[in-house]
Amino acid sequence: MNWQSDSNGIETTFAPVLEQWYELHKRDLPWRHTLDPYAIWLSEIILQQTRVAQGKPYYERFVTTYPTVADMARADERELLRLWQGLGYYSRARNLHQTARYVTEKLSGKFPDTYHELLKMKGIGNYTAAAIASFAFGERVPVVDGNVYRVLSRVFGIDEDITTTTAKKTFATLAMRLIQTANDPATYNQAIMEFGAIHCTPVAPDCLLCPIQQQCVAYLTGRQHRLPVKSKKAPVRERYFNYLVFRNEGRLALRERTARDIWQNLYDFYLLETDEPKTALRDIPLSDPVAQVVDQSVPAALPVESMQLLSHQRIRARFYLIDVPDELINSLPIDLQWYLPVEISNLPKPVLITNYLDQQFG
DNA sequence: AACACGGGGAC
DNA sequence: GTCCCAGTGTT
Repeated sequence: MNWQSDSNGIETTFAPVLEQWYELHKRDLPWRHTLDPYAIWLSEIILQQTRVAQGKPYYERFVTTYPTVADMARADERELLRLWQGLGYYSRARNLHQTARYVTEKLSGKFPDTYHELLKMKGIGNYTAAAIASFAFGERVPVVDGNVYRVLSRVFGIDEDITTTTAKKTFATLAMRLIQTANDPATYNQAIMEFGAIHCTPVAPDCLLCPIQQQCVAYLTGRQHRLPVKSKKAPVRERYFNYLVFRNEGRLALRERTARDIWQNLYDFYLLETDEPKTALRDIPLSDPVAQVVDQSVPAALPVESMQLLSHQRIRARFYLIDVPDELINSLPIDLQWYLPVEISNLPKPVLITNYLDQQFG
């Protein structure tokens, strides 16, 4: 079937029907009670690639801690990252801070109020610009997120691979046409995402109670479980992290991660990554300052093993707790610094590190 | 165009 | 185990 022909009239009824469905079924979420572009922006950044249930408590904490964009602009980046800890994709937090400062200092605290101006901000792409522009300012521009790909691919029977550029263009064009018939662009955008999130779900969509069942190409052809089409991702990379946890007088040596890698600007311990799993400290090749220190130090505990699963990596970590004699505490690599437990608790850390600290010392 | 970037929840 | 989430930035 060629969806462009609109042979069953769905193109003109789609938006109003979804808006009607939304008014009946929408969830009560905190960011739906505000028109403040700052709060809406904050919620949209948090919700990027993040489920509502996971993001909601973070949103509450952020709006409480930083009620205005000026409050966030004033914040220490480390404190902001600490609040973000556990949410993942930490570049979102760094971009959040950068944009808060830009809006406060260069735009006199006034958020950009059009799709095209919003798009210029760090961390705001097509989706988020459309979301803020429509929710806060009523601009008639369609959001296209994972929910929208799923709903549109099913209703209109589009089987293009949604990871390709041409497919993205197809969906964007269709979405732009559909929003023209909406009674209210903000309501419609909320509606199509909410519909995808709680009704037209990835597995087990509720087709039997669907308001557009008889207009849905996927349902009518039994293809709802095969749409959207999405080509497979690369297999997860296996990584082996050997952490040397240096301790002295109750303090631990940590360093900020600065490399172009995961967990940028978060803190962890001295790390030796190996291509294969190593089960003993003596099997790990150590370079000089550290090798000296390890030789003259005392293993303080059995190694702790831990695994962290990311979308794209599986990290198998071993932590070697090592007591360092006083005379060697200044011999360690310069990027390592000694922190008291109370200081460590205030540093932003990957979940892998937090879990280890709980296990070893908690 | 392809890839990197977290963590968790649902099945 | 698999999928994928109110995506964006870089190469």
